[in-house]
Amino acid sequence: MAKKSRKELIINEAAIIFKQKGYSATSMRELAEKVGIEAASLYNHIRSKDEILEEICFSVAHEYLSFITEIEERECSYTDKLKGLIELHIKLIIEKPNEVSVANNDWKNLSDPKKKLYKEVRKGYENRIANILTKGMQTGEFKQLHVSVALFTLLSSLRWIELWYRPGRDVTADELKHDLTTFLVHGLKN
Amino acid sequence: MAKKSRKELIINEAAIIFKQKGYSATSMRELAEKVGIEAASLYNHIRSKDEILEEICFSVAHEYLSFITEIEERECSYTDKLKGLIELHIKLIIEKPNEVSVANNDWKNLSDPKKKLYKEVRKGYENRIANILTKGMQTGEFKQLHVSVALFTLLSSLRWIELWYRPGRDVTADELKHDLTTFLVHGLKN
DNA sequence: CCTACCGATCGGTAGG
DNA sequence: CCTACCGATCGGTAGG
Repeated sequence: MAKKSRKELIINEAAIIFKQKGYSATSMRELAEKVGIEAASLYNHIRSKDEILEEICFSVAHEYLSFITEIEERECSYTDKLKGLIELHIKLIIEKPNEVSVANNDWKNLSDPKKKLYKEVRKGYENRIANILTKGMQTGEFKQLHVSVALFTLLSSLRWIELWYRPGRDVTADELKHDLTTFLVHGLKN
Repeated sequence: MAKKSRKELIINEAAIIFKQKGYSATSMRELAEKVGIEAASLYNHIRSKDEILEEICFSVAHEYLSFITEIEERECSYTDKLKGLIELHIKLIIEKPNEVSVANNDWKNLSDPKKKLYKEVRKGYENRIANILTKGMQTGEFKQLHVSVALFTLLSSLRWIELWYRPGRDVTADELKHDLTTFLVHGLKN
């Protein structure tokens, strides 16, 4: 966390406001005020409002992608891959709650070459998890369910942790991981 | 479905666009165009853009509330109440996919007396489900988990069906209900 | 339901 | 990084 460029500071601050009120409802003037400069001055560090959203969405996407690669490469049961996936999602939500939230909720506001790309990246991520679930069903580790139902139920549970979970309020991160794993693994396991 | 007032037509159309691009990113001119009139003419039927969002959010909220009351009154196991809840959420998402989506994603854009009220109503709904889960844990029907983890994992799975499920594409409503029930009930049951 | 139009605010630029 | 400002668009109103 040594030095943070002005641009990074702007993006961090933007993620906080975008999470609270959404990308479209946030004005550059409001963002500038939070950063402590005039709106016009923001443009010395970023090219456009769009660019901020892009940086947030794709940096989150890349974090998820690099972790899923690591999970795929592990030599372990599909159940253990599932556990790793749960752990990964909790970790990222705790590390970057604002960015994850914005990527989940506001990617629709990306403009079009980037939006199309984002959807492809996201779809790719989903396919790789679907693959883990399918194989786990084939080996008999998991119940025979429609893959899309298993996939999106799992992903909904994981993606929307950020909407309700606040670390340490009455559930610690470890307790969250434990209970969520119990719930989801027992739901999927044969 | 006999006669639909002009106002209802406007609200239905709004729900479709709000779902696609979000409340803030949708202009009254765009809505007017879809309805087939001039933007100014919308105001003969609705008071403000705000009002449209309010009607959508609270009509959805009231549907959920009336169903949860019915479930509470059933004389059955907590497991069966849980199954009823899953069925209810699927039913509402299939009946009113756009409205449910807008209520889930855009309630943050309500302005403030109404936003506060919405949060209370929503919290009340969550508490009543938490109550079912807590009692089911006490009787030993359900696993001992932190109630908030069980509650929000369940609700995330149910609320965000609308993001991915399209009836009949490759999973029928009955298959969805069956697989989702299997997943969630096995996850929670002792 | 439309024409005409309002003040406010938006994202962003020029020039220093 | 600021002052000054742009054209575009916003939600909404007046008056018919």
